[in-house]
Order: sequence, then C-alpha cells, then structure tokens
Amino acid sequence: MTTSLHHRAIENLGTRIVGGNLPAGHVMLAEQLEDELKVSRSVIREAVRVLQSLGLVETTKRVGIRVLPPSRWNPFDPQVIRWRLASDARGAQLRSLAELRAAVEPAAAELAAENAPAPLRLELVDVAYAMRDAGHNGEVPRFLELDIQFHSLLLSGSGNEMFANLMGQVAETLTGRTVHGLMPDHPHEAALQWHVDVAEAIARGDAAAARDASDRIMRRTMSQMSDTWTEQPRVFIPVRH
Amino acid sequence: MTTSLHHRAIENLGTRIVGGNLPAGHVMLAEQLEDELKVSRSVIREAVRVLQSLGLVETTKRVGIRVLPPSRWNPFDPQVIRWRLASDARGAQLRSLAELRAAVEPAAAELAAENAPAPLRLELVDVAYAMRDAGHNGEVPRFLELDIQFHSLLLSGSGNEMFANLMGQVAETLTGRTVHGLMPDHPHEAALQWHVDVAEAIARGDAAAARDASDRIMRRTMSQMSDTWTEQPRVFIPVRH
DNA sequence: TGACACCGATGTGTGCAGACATCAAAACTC
DNA sequence: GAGTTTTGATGTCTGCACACATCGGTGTCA
Repeated sequence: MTTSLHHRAIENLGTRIVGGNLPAGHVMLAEQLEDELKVSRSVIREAVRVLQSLGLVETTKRVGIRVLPPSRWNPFDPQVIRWRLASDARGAQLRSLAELRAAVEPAAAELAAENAPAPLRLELVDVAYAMRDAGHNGEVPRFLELDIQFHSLLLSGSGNEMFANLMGQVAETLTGRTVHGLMPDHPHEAALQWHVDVAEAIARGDAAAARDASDRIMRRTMSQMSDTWTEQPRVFIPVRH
Repeated sequence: MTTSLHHRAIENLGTRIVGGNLPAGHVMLAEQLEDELKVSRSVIREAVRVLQSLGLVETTKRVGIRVLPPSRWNPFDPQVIRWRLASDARGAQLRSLAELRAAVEPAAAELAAENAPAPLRLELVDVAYAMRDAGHNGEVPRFLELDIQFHSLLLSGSGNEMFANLMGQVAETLTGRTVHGLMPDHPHEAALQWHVDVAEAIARGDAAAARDASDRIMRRTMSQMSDTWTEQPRVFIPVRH
C-alpha cells in the first residue's frame, strides 16, 4: 500500500520544518506547495490543518502559511518527537525524553504499587527475573525487548493515562541507546537487581520501596547517558503571560 | 470575528467524543456530518483529519469515520486535555495532571538549579517572596497569579522543552483548585517558605536542595487534593506489543 | 511641504459544489 | 468455502465565490 498523499504531504513538511530546513518565519503559499509536492489543493489544505494543530505553522489571510518557532510546537506529539529524533536535534530530544522518563518512572512505580491490577504485578515480576537472566547471559536483543516490556508494564500499571502514553517514546529512548552504542553487553549487576526490587515492591504494594528502587535505576541510567549529550544546546522556552 | 467553521467543527466533534456522547466504535459518515453541522465537505474533511491526528477517530473506506476508544487518544494534546476538563472526567484529568506535575516539578527544580539563566533565577526569587507576602495578607487572586508565574518560571528554567510545555496545563490545575474551593484563604505557612527555599536553592545552584523543597511542596499539595478524587475511576491503558 | 488618516485595490486563505478515482467490505457465484 | 463481482464510502482533483488583512494611493489638515 502506498501511503496516502495526505500522509506524505504531512511527512514531507513536518520533517522539513522540524529538521530546520524550513526556518521559523518562513512563509509558504498553498499554491506553491501544490506545485512543489505535485498534489491538489485539498491535500495541501488538509495537511496544513494538521500541521497547524501541531503548532508547526499558522495561516494568515493575505500572507500565507508561516512556519512557527520551536517554542510553539507541541513537544509531546508523537509525530513531532519522531521528526525531531530524525533530525540534528536527535540528541536533545533523547535527553528531554530521558529526563521526563527519569522524573515519571519513580512516580509511576509508586502509583503502580498502590493501584496496579494483580495480573500486571505478577507479569512485572516475571519480566524482571527474565531480564536478570537475559542480562547475565549477555542476550542483548532479548534483554532490550524485556526492558521495554518491563517499563511499559510499569507505566501502564500506574493507572495514569499520561504516564502510560509515554511507553512509545520510552521504547524510542531505549532502542536509541543501543543504536548509539551506549548499551554494555552485560548490563550492570546492581541495575538488574533494582528491576527485580521494583517489581517485587509493586507486587507487595510497597509504594516507597518501589519508588526508591525505580529512582536508583533512573539515576544510574541518567548518569550513564549524561556524558554523551552535555554538548547538546538547551532550549529555554520563554514564559507566556 | 466569528471563529472559523473548521474550528467550530473540531470543537463540536471533539467535545462530543471526549465527553462520551459519541462512544468508541460509533461510526459516522462524512455526508451525515455535513448535514448535521450544516457545512461543506471540505470543512468536515479538514476537521476529521485533525481529529485523526489526535487519535480521536480513524477513517476506513467503505465504512466511514469511526470513533476510537480513550486509550488511543493523545492524552498530552492541549485540546484533548481541555475537552476532558470540560467533561465528566474532569476529576480524573485533574488528578492525572497533578500526578504528572508532582513527578516533573522536583526534577525541573533540579535541572533549573543547574541550567537556568541568571535573570530567571533572580525573577524566581522575587516571585517567591511576593508569593509569601500575598499569602500572609490573604490576597487570594494575586497569590494565584504569582503561584502560576512561579511554577511557570520553574518549568521554563529547567531547559527541558517538554517540562516547559506543561506550564499551560499546570495553570489549569491551579485555577481548577480554586474553582473547586480547594484553596484555603491563607496558604499553609510552611508551603510558602518551601517556595522561597526552592527559589533560593535554584539561585545558588543547589540542585539537591531545590529538588527536596519542590518535592515537599508537591507532596503536600497531593495529599491535600487526594481526598477529593479517590472516587474517580482509574483508566488502565493496555500495553501494546 | 510634510504628516497623518482614510479608503479602495489586491492577493490569499476559507468555504462551497460537483466530479471521478480508489479500494475494501459485502454480496454473490461456483 | 474460495474466488469473483458489486457496491458504497473515503480519497483526490478542480473551478468558483467570498472574506478580509495588507499595501499603496489619495485627500485633508497643520
């Protein structure tokens, strides 16, 4: 199946804007985009509407379609995140996601210990032990898969739909780490145990212990990654009154 | 200026879907929506495309426009949040936001202590002291305004654009609290001091102290609010493999 | 003469109507 | 039951009328 023209138009413009090829303030005309992408007006109009809802562009009569600065983008939109990960700002995006994850996961662990359904708790324990085995045996691909499953279950078990929604992005950061060669062949022994600690604390409903163990995992992964992206420039979003 | 038809169509359908009037699985036809909203096909199509990008509906040839379940919605989209706050699920949405905020703010305080630009640190200190004064004098509206400004500055100062983007939603939760009558006339004395502590810790670059003080604020507000929404049902989003 | 307010021309997004293309669900045939 | 045809919905294209922000010219007043 060839993806729809609508989808391709969004993808084309989205990657170019987020990638910086179309700088903020740049003005385009609908007609010009029709010619450029060789599609009809309706396709362009529908694509622009979507980009507008993501905060990537704004339309003004008599002016055209204006590209907005990054401070106006919706940084939580999965598409925007994907485009940023595919751009030069990949490092900065990974850092942002990692920081968000480091903040959220201990809180999610705490909530999961209080609210998660029983079957999920059991699965979490199983996965934690499987992770430990895979880590010991140096089965890197299987470990990565289990790692993603573990953290997905944790976020899902919190019962907070915003936490749960970060699953997809978390998977990105984890796979991103391996792509960047930041993943050792044998994960740190203590980190493996901490995963088990989180799972068992949740299983027995010990919120404080779950948070603490999760916090240890996060602090370790953060300190592990921080070296690689210290050179990434930070973006300060001005306060809108 | 009358808001555009496009905007009105999105608003109409968005509120109805998020509000539960159009249940998941419900199928609509573009032609039927044209008649119902008395607008042309292009308006409907552009609106549907936007709702599609928010995960509220999907379109299938030969079937129509199908409403998707809440687990498919983008819970971070400002519009979705706004519609949810206007619906029966207002309580659950406020709780989710409060939990997110409680997780993020201490992390943001830590980052701000390390990265925030100097002028922002100074402004933060000023606002913290102004808050304390306003709190002492029982100036509730002014206190609320300063409170929002304080937390906006904090999130913005973290240098993480995802944290910074939560400002708008945070403002909602704070104003939401007053609307719900959860705001005492005289804010708790210790909480006022903690705000000052956060600001001064950030000003002198003490990340650990900033986090601790912020964490105390969050724990207090959470325990304050938790009574009111314990009856709200939690939504567990299934893990997608 | 110069500054300023007004006003009409212009160009671009917005909204409308109708046509044909495409493709997957559903009905049909064997 | 498997394969084929039909059908009905979205996808795409096009021409047109309208709304309205911007720009430039015109007239008025100091």
